[in-house]
Amino acid sequence: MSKYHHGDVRNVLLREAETILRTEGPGGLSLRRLARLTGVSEAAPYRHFDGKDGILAAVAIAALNRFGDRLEETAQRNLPHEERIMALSAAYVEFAIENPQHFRLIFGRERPPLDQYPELRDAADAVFDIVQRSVTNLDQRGNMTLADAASAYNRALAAWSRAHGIATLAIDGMISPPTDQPLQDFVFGLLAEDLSVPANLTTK
Amino acid sequence: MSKYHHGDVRNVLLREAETILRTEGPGGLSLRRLARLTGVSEAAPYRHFDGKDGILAAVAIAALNRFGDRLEETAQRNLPHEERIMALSAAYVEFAIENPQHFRLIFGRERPPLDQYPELRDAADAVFDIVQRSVTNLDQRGNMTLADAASAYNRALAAWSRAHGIATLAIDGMISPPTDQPLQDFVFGLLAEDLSVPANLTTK
DNA sequence: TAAATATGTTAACATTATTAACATAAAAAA
DNA sequence: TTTTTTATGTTAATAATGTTAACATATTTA
Repeated sequence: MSKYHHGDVRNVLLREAETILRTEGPGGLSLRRLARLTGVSEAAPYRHFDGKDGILAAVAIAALNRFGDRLEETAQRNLPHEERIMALSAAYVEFAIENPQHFRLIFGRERPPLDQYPELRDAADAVFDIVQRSVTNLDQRGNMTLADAASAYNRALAAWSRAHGIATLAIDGMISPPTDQPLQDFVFGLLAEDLSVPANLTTK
Repeated sequence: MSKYHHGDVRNVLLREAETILRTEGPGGLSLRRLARLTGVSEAAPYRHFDGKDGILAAVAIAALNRFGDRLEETAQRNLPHEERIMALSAAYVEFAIENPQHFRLIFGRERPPLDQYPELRDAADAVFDIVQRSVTNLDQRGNMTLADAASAYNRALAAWSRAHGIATLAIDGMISPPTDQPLQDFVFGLLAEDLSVPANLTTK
């Protein structure tokens, strides 16, 4: 029985790449090792992917899709506007903590260049759209003034950056969410904190 | 004139490493290239640093010290408490945007393990202390109840994660601070945004 | 002055990404 | 069915990397 064309090399490579990424991060992901683990020659991956970046892009796309599904699911729950922001933020941080390496791959320096992988850009845009729409939509009542729209956009940016900050610090080991409390509560607590910005410092 | 012991190899290596890091990021920083640029043999760096991680650690320590100085300077300005938080946050984001590669080296996955480089851990602790102290200190009036202290700590975490989120998204190209307005104003605007957390969602 | 240490060097090893040259199975065209 | 093309394998080579060993010389210390 020859080993030619066993038909699933691409998927096996992807699965192995997933495993390595999850356990060791992108540093441990070498193409040759990947090929050996998959039981295939060292040059075989090049028949299925555009080199290392191609594999990373494929993994990143899959991760972005899962991330998007997770957020979308939360966004679809019919929650009042403020609660939806909170729930989305918690889901955002949860995904990051459960998939730190994927989260880093999505946002970090190792991510293949978006302009070389249109599907990657699309997947990224889709996720950011979910964040933006569901934070911006103000309960889907569609009649916003321009000022409303601008402020909604600012709300979206604010919510996003806050969730992202918590997520990033957490997966980089800079802050440790308490284990005796649901992660949601920790996130809510941080988001609820009022830093009392003096009015004269803002230009809104 | 022999080239032995010209006495400054360590510093020259560090300077070259700084340059490469700043322009190309840690990916472009190869030891052999560094040695060639410095005009020294390929094994010479090993006489001055503990391999690649050693050089990265040294660069990270220097960056952390600069970062700390910058924050400390801001913290020392005799500002009212709320304004101090704002100013610190802006300084935090500014440093990240002006030194994206260093910022990433400090916080990211490429940072050498803290437990292998005590000086690196010390430098990191020093910076985080500044953040924490100056956000926590409530105008240096020292008589806090336990509840005050806990809430002050939460404020510190909240402020830190918000600045960090803005910084991270900005250097990863996910958000683009407007160029027609001082960065400070952009940061203040995002921090001032009130996400209106429903009271029943927080456990404080 | 003699020994020890610090700081160089070259050469080698193992690993990596990538490509070229070649081989065969599967699919498409004749 | 036969032939051609394409997809998917392979091995071998190239160039780069981090790291270490073996060796050499300058500097410092005893």
